Formats: sequence, C-alpha cells, structure tokens
Amino acid sequence: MGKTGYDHKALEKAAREKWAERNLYVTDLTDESKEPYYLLFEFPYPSGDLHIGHWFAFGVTDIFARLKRMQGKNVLFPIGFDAFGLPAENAAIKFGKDPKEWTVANMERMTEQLKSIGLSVDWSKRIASCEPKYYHWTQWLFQKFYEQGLAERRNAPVKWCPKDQTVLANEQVVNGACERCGTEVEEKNLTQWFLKITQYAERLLADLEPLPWLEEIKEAQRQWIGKSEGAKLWFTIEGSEEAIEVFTTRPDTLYGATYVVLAPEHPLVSALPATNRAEVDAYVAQTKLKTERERQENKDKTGVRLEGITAVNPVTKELIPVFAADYVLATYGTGAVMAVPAHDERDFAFAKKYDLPIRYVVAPKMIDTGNPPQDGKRVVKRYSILAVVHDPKTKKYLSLKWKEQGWTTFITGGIDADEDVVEAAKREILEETGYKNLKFIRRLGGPVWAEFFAAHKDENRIAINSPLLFELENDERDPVAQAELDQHEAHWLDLKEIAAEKMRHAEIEQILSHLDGEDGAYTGDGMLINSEAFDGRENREALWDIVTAADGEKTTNYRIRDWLVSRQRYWGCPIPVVYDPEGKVHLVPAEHLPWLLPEDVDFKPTGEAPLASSKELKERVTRIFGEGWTPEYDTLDTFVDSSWYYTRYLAADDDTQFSNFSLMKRWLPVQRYSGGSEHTTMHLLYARFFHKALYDLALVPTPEPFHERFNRAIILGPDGNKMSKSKGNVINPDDIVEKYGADAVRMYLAFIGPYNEAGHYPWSLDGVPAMRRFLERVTKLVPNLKEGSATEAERKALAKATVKVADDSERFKFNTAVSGLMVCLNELEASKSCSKEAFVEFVKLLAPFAPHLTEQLWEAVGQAGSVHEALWPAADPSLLTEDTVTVVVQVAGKKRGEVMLAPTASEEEALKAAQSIPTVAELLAQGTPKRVVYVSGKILNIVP
RNA sequence: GCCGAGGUGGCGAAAUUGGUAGACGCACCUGCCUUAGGAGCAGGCCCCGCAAGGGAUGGAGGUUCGAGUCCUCUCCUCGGCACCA
Repeated sequence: MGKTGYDHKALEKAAREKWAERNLYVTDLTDESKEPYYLLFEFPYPSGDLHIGHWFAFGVTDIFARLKRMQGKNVLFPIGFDAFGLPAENAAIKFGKDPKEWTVANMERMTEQLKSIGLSVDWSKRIASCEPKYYHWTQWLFQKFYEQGLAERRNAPVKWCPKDQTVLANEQVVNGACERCGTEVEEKNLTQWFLKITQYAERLLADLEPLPWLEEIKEAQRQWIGKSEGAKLWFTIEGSEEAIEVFTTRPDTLYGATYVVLAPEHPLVSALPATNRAEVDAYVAQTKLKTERERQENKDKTGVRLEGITAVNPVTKELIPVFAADYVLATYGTGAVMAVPAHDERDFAFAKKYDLPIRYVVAPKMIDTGNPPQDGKRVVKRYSILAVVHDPKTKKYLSLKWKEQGWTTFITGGIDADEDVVEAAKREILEETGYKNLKFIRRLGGPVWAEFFAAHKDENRIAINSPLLFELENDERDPVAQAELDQHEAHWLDLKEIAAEKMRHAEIEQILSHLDGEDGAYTGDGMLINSEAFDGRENREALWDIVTAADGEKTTNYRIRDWLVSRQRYWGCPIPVVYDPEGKVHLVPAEHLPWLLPEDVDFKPTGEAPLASSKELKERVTRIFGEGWTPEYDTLDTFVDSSWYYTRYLAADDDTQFSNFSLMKRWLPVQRYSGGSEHTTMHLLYARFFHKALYDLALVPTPEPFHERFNRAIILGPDGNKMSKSKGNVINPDDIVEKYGADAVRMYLAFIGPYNEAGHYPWSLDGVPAMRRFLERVTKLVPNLKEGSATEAERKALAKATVKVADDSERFKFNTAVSGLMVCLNELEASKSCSKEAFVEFVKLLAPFAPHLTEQLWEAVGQAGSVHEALWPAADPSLLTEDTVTVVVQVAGKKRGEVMLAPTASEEEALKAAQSIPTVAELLAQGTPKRVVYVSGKILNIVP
C-alpha cells in the first residue's frame, strides 16, 4: 500500500460503529412521513463462506438502498437465510454433524462477513426459514392451501434421484438428470403431496403481461407454463364402449388421421383386449426400462400395434389401427394422440417406419402470379399430377418445351375418375413423351393447391396437383400422337438447367427442395382437401367447424405440472399433517404448530424418509392423537419456505400471524426484487403462484408479489470461466477486502458492467486496485481544500454528476454511475484546489458507493451527523445547460470540423461560424448549397 | 426445431428521440520524478497513411442530408423450451 494510503481497516470499523450507534438502518415500518420503498434481494442459503457472488448480489444492491434513503424514501432493505436444504443434510451424512448446528454456525459466520461489506440491511428483521418461529407459518400457510383444496395427496409417477434418495420437482430435473448432483433420474410411483399450481396457470400467464420485467424473463415463464389451445376429440373403439380421448392443436387435419397412438403408460394399453397381449406388454416393459434421458435423446420412433383393436375416426368413420408408442407422453394432454402423418413430423416418421397410410388434407395455396385467376370467370377444380422423371444414367430430368408458349414444364395432367395418382402420371408420361418403363419413387411433398387462369378455356382453374418422382428404367418409347408433338417436345435437363429455365410451376421450390432432401410432413397452412364437406376451405378458418362435426370440445392444455412438494429428506419443514388409523389425512391442529422437526433421526440414506426413524415423532403423534395414528414423514420442498418469505419481513417476530396485513397494504408489492436468473422458472414462478393463492384467501392485499424484477449478471473467474475450485479460478473476497478495503471492492463490482443484464463479467485482478486508486485521489483533495463557495465549473460538474448518478442507478446501471463520479472527480482535480463546498457535495454523491470512506471524509471536513443521513442534492437545472455547445460541421455527412456556438444560435449564425473551417468556406464561396441541415446544438450538415 | 437476448478496440464497456463511435476504467507505450516501484505526475493508445485524407460497430443490401441505432436478408454467440401432439 502506498505511503499516502488511507487506513481502510480503522475507518471501516469506526464507520460501522457509528451507524450502529445511530441506529441508521432499522426501518420503522409504520413511519408514514416518508414514502415506502421495499428493496429486496433473494435471501441467501447459508452455505458457509461468503463468495464474490454474494458481494455482487448484496453489495451492489446496497448502493441502491443507500441512494433511495438519501432521496428521502423509507427503505425496507431486509435480509434473512433460506436455511433449510440438502447441503446441511449432506454435511450431516458426510461429517456426522447436526444439520441444525452446521446451519446455525454458517449463519453466524455469514452474518459477520455480510456486515463487513457495509450493508445497510436491517438486521433487526432477520429471518431464517429453519427456525420454528418461521416454519410455524410455512406450516400454517400449507394448511390454508389444504383447506382450500390447493394441497393434495395423490399417487403419481415422480422423478426420483437415486443418489440424493429423494423425489424431485419437474423444475429440478435438467435434461433427465438431477439438477443438484447430475445423476440420472428414475421414475417411481409414490403417494406425494402436490400444490395445484396448474389451477393458476392461466392467471400466472395473464398477469405476467403488465409486469415491467425484461422480456426474456417473461418469455421464459410463458414457455414454462406452455399454454396451447386445441381440442379434445374422441375416437371410439370398434365393438367396445371405450373411446380414446385425444388432445390436438390441429383438428383441421382430422380427415388425415390414419391411426391413433397411446402412451405406453396409458390405462387403455393394458385394458384393451389386444390379441398380441404378450408383445404389447413386452413393449411397455421395455419402455419402462428406458431412463428419462434415453427417451429424450433417442428420437427413433418405436411402438407396437394393438392387434385386433381398431378405432373410429369421428368424421370419416374409417376404422384405423391403434398403437402404443413412447413418442407419446403420458403426462401431456390426454396421453393419446390422433396421428396425422401427412401433417406432423413425428407421425410421419412413425408412419414411414410402420408403413402406415399418409393422407394429405391441407394443401399450400399457390397463385400463379404470371397468370392469376380473373374475376367473374367460372372456376373449374380438378385433381392433377406433376411428374418429375429422372434418368439415373444421365442424371437428367424430363421436361416439356412448349412450342407456342415458349415455356418449359414438367409433365402434368389431370387424374381421371377412379384413377390412382401413380397410374395417372404414368399415363400422362406415356401420352406426352412415349416413355413407358417407369418406376414410382415417391411423392415430392404433398399436393399443392394451384390457382390460375386457363386462357384457352377462358376459365379459372384450381389444380390440386400432386408432384411425383419417377425413375426411368430404360429409354424404350412408344410413338407419340401428332397432336401432342405439335404442342411440345421432350427435353432432358440437369438440375442447373431446371433452375435456369424458371419452370412455370408455382410449386417449383417445393419440388426442388424435395428432390434432394428427405420427404416429410407439411406442417403449414393451406386449403383443405380430401376433407369431404370442408374441401376448399382454409384450414384455420374451418378448424372449429371440424371440431363441431367430430363432436369434440375446445380445450386448453398447459405444459406446467402440479408442484410436487414432498421430500424424503430430514432438513426441511415438516408437513403439518397426521394420519388416522384408516390412513385418512388430518391437519395438525393450530395449537400444536409449529409442528417441530424431531431431532432423534438417522441420516443415513436408506431410501426411506429420515423422519421415519424418529421415535420421538411417533410418540408425539400417539400422545396427541392416540394409538394407531401415524405421522407424515416427508418434509416440504425448500421452495415452499422461500415462496412467502418477503411477507415475513414485515412481522419477523410476530408469533400471532404470518405477516401483518395493514403493513402489507403499505409495503407490497415489493418495489424492486433482484436475484439470479436461475430462479426465473422456479422460485419466481412458485412465489407468484403462492402469492396469488394467498390473495384469493384474502391473506395478502395484492395479486402479484414483486413489481420490478432485476436478474443480475454473473461474475466469472479472471480466465473468463465460471469460478470453480477445480479450475482454481475462485476469487476470495476476504483477501481482497483485507488489502484494499470493502469500499474499493463494492465499487469495482458496481463498475464491472450493467447490473441488470444477462452478462457474464470476467473478474479483473486490476479492477479493485484501480478503484482504490480512485478513492485515494478523493482523499488527496482534503489537505488542499479551499474555504468558501464552489466555483461555477465545480457546480456544473457536480450538477451533472448528481443527475447522472441518480438516473443511472435508478436503471441499475451502476457502471456508468461510477464513471459519472470519475468524470466529476477529474473536473474537481482540474484546479489546484477544490472548494470545500464542492467537496462536501461530492462526498454525498460518493456515499452510497463507498459508505465507509465517505463517512470519514464527512467528519474530516467538519460535517455533523452521518453522511448517510444527508439528503441527495437537488441539481439546479440552470447548471445543466451549457452556455456554448460544440456543433459538428459536416459536408455531405462527412465531418469537416466543429464550431462553438450558443445553444440558441440560428442556422445563419451557424453557417457564418462554419466559415472558419477552410473546406467549408471554400464550398460556400462556390454558391448556395443544395441543402443545409441544422440541428441546433448538435450538427450542421451542408450538402453541396 | 421454436422462442428470447446479444455481437462495438488487446480487455470490461459507453453512446436519452437517428446527429462527433469508443465516455469511464483496465492493460499497454513514451517521457518526467525517484536509491527503488506493483507509487506519483504529464502525454499517447481502433486500423491504413508522412500528411491531407480514407476505412471501421459480425456480414450483405436498403431508407436518410446523416445509421451502432430504423428496414430486409444472412452468419455467429449466449439463454429458455423441446417427441408438449
């Protein structure tokens, strides 16, 4: 440390003592003299040591809390601990420590470290979710959910982590693996507690819209909720009372449904009397062996037909086969789908593999722009073919050159009654070119709905045209009729020539893309064909009419599942229910809350809930409820604890209620909530659901818990990688604070980049020393301070900084706020000595960023009280406007110089001033310019 | 594949409504001071060019007196969802 360095350790200690003495950061929740401002960060998990991410999360937010206080707000800036959870229990298993002791010790250690940041949080309202006085109310709220029918116990397939020996919520399964330990997840059927978040799906979605959150946060929640609108349709089983209920978003394609698929787990798979029962059961057993991950990664379609079972297409009344296949998910929709291979990629792949019929019912509409339909002409619709004949020997394609018209086409023609498309095509090829030995290869996509005006017949034509690919087996030819030869002659063209020929087919792109590509389903929109009475209507327009014709129902499906909250773990909130001898659920009566977590448990992972090993818990239940009554052994997901904690800060020590309604009316919703993006579809969604449920119970006054949500960026190691012990790139804040002081660390974190962005900022080893240097420069002004009032230049610099720091901080752009302070300091240093008045103002601006040092400087220049009790300066608007401004002079948009002008200067004055620039003077001497653009105070552009 | 956010010097990044591209800082370079420097001070620092000048915000077009900013197409990076019917 340099000789001139200030003693950060001494002054930080003194500053904190002073704040404590003056009780600066205890918020009086009932104070109505000031406007309330609830600033919240996600309460931390007490993992043990404070890392740089904590400094970033809390230290930078603290800047804003301090600024808001100076701006006269009554700021609630609380802190607590999200103290239940797996790591405590894992430590217990690993080191034989008591999870409670481990957690309490960590909380104490972290509290000390947190105080070293200089946080202005209100420690008097500290909460910890593992304390009985907190979880008392987690339990009470759970019971309210139960009474309301929002908490339900049911048997369900659940995700099970074999390593952690616990059930996981959907949100905790990432790519088929446990979010915590990466172990592949298994499926189990267990009786579990669920909170019915699905009942709130629509409101969670709708109420998202007006929130001033970043689009990426809202969109992630929307996708997670996954609303999709469609219809339920019923396919009856031939010769049975049963019907298969399917969900589809494309009922418009119902006429193309050529089979039905059930998820392997679907109850009808085992219930229906398939004649190949053994084969079906074997398939179902085989899919059960697959892990979630295998199912997701392997997209090859497998399945088994239920032999002897046929379903009835509700509109065509056709009898169609029924399959069980694991590409259909049991947990989405009805667990059964109608398969439309022509218009769904997955069904198409399955149909190809099992050779099932593919029927096109939607044809893309293409209008021949060179020859469009004309008004008032009759319309003739016909089915036709378009044949592409390929000669594998020459790799060329057969085309017709039309003599009179001069255009080139493939072979086209109508389909006669009762004629097959392939037959029709072969007939046309023979008639027009004489080639007769042809092999049908495949369709080149589905039929196209082409509209054009047929001049020779004076009518509008609709051609429902099927493009087909043939291969020439040999070049044997029959003679071609003279009438045909008079019209056109056959040519063989290669692919390049085809592209160059600009073939007269609206569907040429479709043909070309299918020639070299794979065949596939058409998933776009178009005109209905092969759909009986609906033929010729647009698919989207006719969609609901088809649902009606099929006796279906409009319905909405959501991707989101109910929230599974049971955990077979020890260190969590006990679920406050017991079971009577018949196994019926009873809530633990209010007088027995908090329903305490027993302490005599065995932590060894056995696959059974640890609470089952507690003698005390069993005895407690017997004592209170009687013989034969049994406890609930599961605990609650910790996300339940954190779904309501922000209301608890308003009544942290109140043992009579979970929060305080009149205070909530004053303080909710949280004005600004800052946290990590990893919680977007977890905590943030759960808390919104919880809050809405409480709102419906009239327990909270607002429908949403958080007004603004800011997801903060992530600090990377100096090498640009995520910090991790194995990479050896972890920055330990303690060492840096020891060397450079807390203020320098806070300021560097503020300066590192915009806070409210999904950015990843590599930690620069030189960043904190740079901030220390800046702070030392501030201290160096002190010995040379000049008594008396500030100069004009100083007052202008301060006014600018005052506005910039406040505005940028409001948007959580602390990086540019700090830069504003630096610019201001540069100006204050410009003269030999800064005035004391200016310095005092500057110290106020710096106070939120460097709270310790500014406290000392405040005293050093003889100010009374604490700088943190000072009010944020009001900037005099007259100081913010300049007397002269720089106007850039351009010639034809190129900068040629600049002139200093009064902001009010006229165009004439600007032009006159611009004469001082030689190139401009020269130009103006040549005569009047074509155009002059003058934006006062900014730019003068002369266009010659 | 669908959706969202981005792409600006060696690095982190600035740039209210279209109006001096690169503020501020880091790193680096030169000089001064110093017994010393991981200190301080002065200056330099996008590219080409001696200069005048020219080029440059992922790429290609367009609108405009003027485009990092608006429009069209395209490439790349990150994030979310994903066999969701």
